[in-house]
Amino acid sequence: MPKLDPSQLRAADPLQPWYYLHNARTLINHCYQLYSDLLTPWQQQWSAWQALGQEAQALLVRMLMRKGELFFARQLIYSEIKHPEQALAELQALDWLEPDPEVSQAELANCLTLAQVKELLAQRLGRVPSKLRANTWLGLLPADTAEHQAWSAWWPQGPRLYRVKHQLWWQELQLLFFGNAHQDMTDFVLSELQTRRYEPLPWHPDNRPFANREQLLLYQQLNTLAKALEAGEPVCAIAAQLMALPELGWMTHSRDKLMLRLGLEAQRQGNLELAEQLWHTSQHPEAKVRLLRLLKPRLRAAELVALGLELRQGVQQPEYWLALERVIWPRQPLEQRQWLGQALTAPKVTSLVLAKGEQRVEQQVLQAMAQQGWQGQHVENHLFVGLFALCFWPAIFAPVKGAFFNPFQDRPRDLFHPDFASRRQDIMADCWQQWQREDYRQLLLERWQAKQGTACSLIHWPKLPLTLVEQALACIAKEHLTAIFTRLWQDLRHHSRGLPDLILFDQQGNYQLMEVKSPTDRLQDQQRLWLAFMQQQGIPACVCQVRWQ
DNA sequence: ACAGTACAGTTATCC
DNA sequence: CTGTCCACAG
DNA sequence: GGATAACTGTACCTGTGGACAG
Ligand SMILES: [Mn+2]
Ligand SMILES: [Mn+2]
Repeated sequence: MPKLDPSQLRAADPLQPWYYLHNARTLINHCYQLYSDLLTPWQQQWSAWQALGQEAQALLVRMLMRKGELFFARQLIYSEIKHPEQALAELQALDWLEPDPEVSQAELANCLTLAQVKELLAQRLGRVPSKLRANTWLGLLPADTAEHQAWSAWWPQGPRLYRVKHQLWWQELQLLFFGNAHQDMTDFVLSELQTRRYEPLPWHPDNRPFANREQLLLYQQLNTLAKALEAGEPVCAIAAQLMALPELGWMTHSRDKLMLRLGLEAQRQGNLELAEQLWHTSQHPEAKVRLLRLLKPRLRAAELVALGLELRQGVQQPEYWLALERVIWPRQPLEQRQWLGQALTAPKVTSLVLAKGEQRVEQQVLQAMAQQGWQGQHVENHLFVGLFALCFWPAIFAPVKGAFFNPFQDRPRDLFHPDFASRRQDIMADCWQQWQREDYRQLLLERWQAKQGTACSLIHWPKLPLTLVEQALACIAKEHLTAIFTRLWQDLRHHSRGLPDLILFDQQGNYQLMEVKSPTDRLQDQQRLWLAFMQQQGIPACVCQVRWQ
């Protein structure tokens, strides 16, 4: 059985020699033992990997973890690998390494230093141009130069060059192990160095990120298309591929987000038709707002309202209702808008005149309030979302089936899913029950002590010092916190944004929240909604409108 | 519904 | 020569 | 002059050394 308990992966500081090899073995073994049904195209690689000696495995891992596929022999010297020549020969024999590979012009430009380019050009052209720039010297080659040539043909007397093979194998294993494309081997290292600590979780063989190979491939396709958009490839081509994807299951949201972004790019390029099509297909609420705005010039007032109402049906989040309303009735005060069911209470606003300084405006307001006897912190979302996470920690990290599949997760996969709480009813009930107890403050402080530093996506530990938690628990009424937690559970993704900038405490144990606005800044919708909610709940919150001078 | 996200600051444009 | 960037390392 | 949209910057481990541009 693979060992997935982070505490067992943790080593003394500094790292052991061969740490990267051990990490790679952990990853590879884990994948082949648990996901062998997803790795059918890569069966030979398993035995070819097993057949390698320690130094050859180590050298391979070193190469796979570096950027690109091409390496000069002199770049493959590592102190722990005593016999690099033997390792290279082994890798070559088992088809991990290609000596004297075919190299494209782009690859050539990438792997050579300018000093090497000088030598190469001297041989090929018989002269060395005086000015050599990294991104233009390829143009000095004769126009009929082949796009691809064997390395030895590019530079007959040049140093030895190798191409490492099966990079796709390695990328796929990493994707399988982590279950996402954003984590990599550095997570092992950071965990071992104790730069990060992860919640230890019992491991279960049913916890797999991908149910089958099709899902894995679809994930990769989505990723490729996202990168293509980033790289500025033609939007039409990307859109065509995106539209052609089959049912994506749990990845539908990623597709919708990508369609939204692609539509923005299409609009930027003037392709309004494509933008409309993408935003029509995407179920992302922001896409509906964009769609309405795009169509607005073509519609009469009544049609606009009708379309807005229609789009509103498919959008659950009030944040986006406000945005839809703004398209239809721009510059209308919130109280006059109609769809929210109840009018949005306008927030209390206080004014403050300050001399414009170097610091951020929030810091300046803090100082000004300190002179009026209010000590405080710039906390943004971190305080309330952090307290929330402490309170519901056992539910967040409950070992629900399918929620955790790698040892370096800072949240369960379904944290933002609407069904998150209902899948954890018992443990949620426990958390609420503990919260109702008289000694809830003590319990939360103990939780802070126990979990401090452990990675949790809802907590930024530097912004949640013990003193702040103590002060917050001492001064904020329990009903206020309960109300805030309840609203957070309604839509964790959207409601964990837009909480006020500052929390302030006075000598009598009162507190107040403050959203700071510089003259050029405006309230965002999420901030409006939180402020209105707090107003209703009797939570002391206001907007501090700063003026300069 | 699942790694891009959050917020402030700047500019341009509209009304 | 200097500062910036970025790949790499732990 | 306020509202609005669009875009940018910065943070998410830290340190080092080579390569490059000026
Ligand atoms: Mn803020
Ligand atoms: Mn603010």
